[in-house]
Amino acid sequence: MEKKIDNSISGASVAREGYNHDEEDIRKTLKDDEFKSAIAEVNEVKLENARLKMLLQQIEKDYNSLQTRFFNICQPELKKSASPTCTPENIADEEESELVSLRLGRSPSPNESKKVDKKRSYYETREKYHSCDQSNDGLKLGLDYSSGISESDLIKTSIDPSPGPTSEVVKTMRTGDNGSVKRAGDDEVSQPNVKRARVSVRTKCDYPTINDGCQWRKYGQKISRGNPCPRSYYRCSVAPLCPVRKQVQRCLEDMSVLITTYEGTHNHSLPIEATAMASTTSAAASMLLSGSSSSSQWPKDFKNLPNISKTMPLYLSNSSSNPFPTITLDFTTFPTTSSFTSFNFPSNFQSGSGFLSNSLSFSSPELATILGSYDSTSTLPYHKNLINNGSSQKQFDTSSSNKLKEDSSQQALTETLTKAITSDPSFQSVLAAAISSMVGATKT
DNA sequence: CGTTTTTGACCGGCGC
DNA sequence: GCGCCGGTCAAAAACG
Repeated sequence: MEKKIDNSISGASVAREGYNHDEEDIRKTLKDDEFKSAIAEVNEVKLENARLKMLLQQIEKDYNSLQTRFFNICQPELKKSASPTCTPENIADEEESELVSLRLGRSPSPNESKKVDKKRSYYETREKYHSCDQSNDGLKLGLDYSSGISESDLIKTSIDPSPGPTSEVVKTMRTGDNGSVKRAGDDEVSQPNVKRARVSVRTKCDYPTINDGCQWRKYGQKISRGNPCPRSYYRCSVAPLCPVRKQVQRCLEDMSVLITTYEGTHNHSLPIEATAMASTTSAAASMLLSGSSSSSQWPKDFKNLPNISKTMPLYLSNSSSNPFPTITLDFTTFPTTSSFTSFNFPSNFQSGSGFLSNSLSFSSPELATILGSYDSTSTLPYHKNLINNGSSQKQFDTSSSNKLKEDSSQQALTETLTKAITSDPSFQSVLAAAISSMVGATKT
């Protein structure tokens, strides 16, 4: 009897031992699996890293070849005509002569640096940082006019018949009892808002703002007439005195379309990720301004583009209600043809209503990718309650799957880019300025 | 606690 | 002069 029990006990213990052994095996295999998957993951990351490196090299290579081709194309034109040419130096000369330039960055004027808003005391530490920042060779992008002529002259010759540059300051002053309270426009004396260009960007975006790489601080929200969607007002918070503002509003016709209107010039260096949008808007504004100031030079050029078509003017560009010259970049239509860019101008492109109302339909897959991504670095965290997390994940999934397509489209992009550059001299000059600025920044 | 967002109030321009 | 409207301010609330 005892023996039986002993046997049964020993049998149980054996079974338990066997069980323990199985468990260990399972654990071991689990660990192995984990280990293997981790290794696989690391390998994948390595592969991805290598792929990205190759992509970067390819982009650099593409850029170099583009630059070479670009200057090769410009060189014969220099010989052919006495007109200004496309080399970077000459571009500056050309644009200076037209009083309007694509200045992808500028140094803040002494006047500007003096105009410290005393109300923004808590920005002082930031200001110190940025005063250092401005002294370095950081990338500076923005919409600006040439310094080849005084701005008071610019005002006189362009629109404002009233004498003296101070008229603008008076305009922007809040007429308080002692006039001590200033409007935010005070620090924009160097940028007369009489002729300050606005660049409106239309993009399909599920998020409250697009990711343009810049940091923005919301300072107001209004429900404008005719559109139930509120319009948000942001100002650049990278530098305390940066006059750049943007308005964000959903399109009435298509709620998925986000209309972002940029205004002003960054007076500070920009992070690299912000340069894409800044250079694009800068280029667009430059084209707009050159068109408005220089006897219809560039519209004529753009008429030669194969893809030109007449479009309806956008409501944001209604010059009767909008005192600023506004250009619209439409990123809502992605390229379906081999064409990289298509420029769409309304029929009233240079109508004499005071300012231009232009619509450019840019179809840049890369910029569209940037625009389509949500603003994770700047304003998003403060809108997180408005954002569907699921859609956020979906967004990234889509973009990662699109990466595969990007590889194959890289070559096509290069070709179409080249085609676009070579097709129009105005675009050449603008793009050259933008590219040289960006590349100059990356090399410094 | 520093910074950002929210939101009602305010201001100036413009049309009537 | 009045009212409407777009844009901005600024105090309070919210956030990290």
